[in-house]
Amino acid sequence: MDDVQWLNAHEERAWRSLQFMQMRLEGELARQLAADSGLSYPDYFVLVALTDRPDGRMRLFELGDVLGWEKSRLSHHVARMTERGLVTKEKCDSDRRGAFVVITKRGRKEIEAAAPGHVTAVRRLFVDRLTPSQLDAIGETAGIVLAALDEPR
Amino acid sequence: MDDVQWLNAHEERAWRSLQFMQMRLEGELARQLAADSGLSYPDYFVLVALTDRPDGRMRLFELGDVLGWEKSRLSHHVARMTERGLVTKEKCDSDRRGAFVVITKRGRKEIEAAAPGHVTAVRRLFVDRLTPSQLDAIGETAGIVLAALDEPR
DNA sequence: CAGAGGTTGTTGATATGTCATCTAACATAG
DNA sequence: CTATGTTAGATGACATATCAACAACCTCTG
Repeated sequence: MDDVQWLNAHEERAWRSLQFMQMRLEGELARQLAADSGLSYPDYFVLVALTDRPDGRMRLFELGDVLGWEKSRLSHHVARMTERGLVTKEKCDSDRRGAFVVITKRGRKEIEAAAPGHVTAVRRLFVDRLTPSQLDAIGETAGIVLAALDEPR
Repeated sequence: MDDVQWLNAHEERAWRSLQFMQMRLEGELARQLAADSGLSYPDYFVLVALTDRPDGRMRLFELGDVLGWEKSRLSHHVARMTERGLVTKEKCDSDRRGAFVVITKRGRKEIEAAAPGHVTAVRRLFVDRLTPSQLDAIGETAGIVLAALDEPR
């Protein structure tokens, strides 16, 4: 570990500007979401992940993998969201240790209410600043990295 | 706000995969950093921002802008980092409300110690998965978005 | 200069995230 | 079947982030 392959100028610019962009964007979007809806940014992500599924349900560990969250974070967060009525937990028949998180009617209502403001902000800060081909390049690139993250270590 | 311009398929893919990539990457990198060094991911960012400056100092509000952090978050975080000896605060002569954050010797030492492992992880998870032109595209794109974020609202 | 309004940074209460540890259940080797 | 190791998830103590309120100072206008 002593002869590290440092980043060259291109690599460093790409990585650092991406990180700073992300920090700034997350800050803005989290503030917007909190101001205009009852959802936090993490709440929003959980609900988005659940609505990705046709039945709006997912095993806890899978949700954790998708979001890249520690299991205890997820457990606490889902507990809070359950108290607020945004999701419920259901037992899993095939694995009695396991549980599903399921989005509720109320959860759907809240994310639908939050979505317009959020999407508008995403447009203003990100999407509308870029060309279609830049957006495609981002999508493809992120897809590659995500696939790599899914590989076993 | 009732006729929202929703994202089309390309835009949505780009935005969502970028967000999920970021969440996953941040999770992995934060865990790596915590395991291999005494720094958290936020600590690392603060120190990187400071080492960007030739004199290793920055006004608090400016650091907050660069990172996209609330001022109170920054204030608390800098206070903790000060206690650990990673940075110090110095009064500002030209504006007596103000203060500078300055990286200490110890801070430089810690970030230099943490950097190799971090960079190696960044390579493994991100940089090495992409071609030079993909990286350049990312860098340019992020630069555009960052510039837009700097515009007055 | 007075005063109104904005900016810089801090504080303390509360919300959220992390870490270590735990229980229950599964998987499999013998 | 049973002992060993692994996985799913919950829990409580602690670390970190957010929110609202505040004090001190600047800036500008009259």
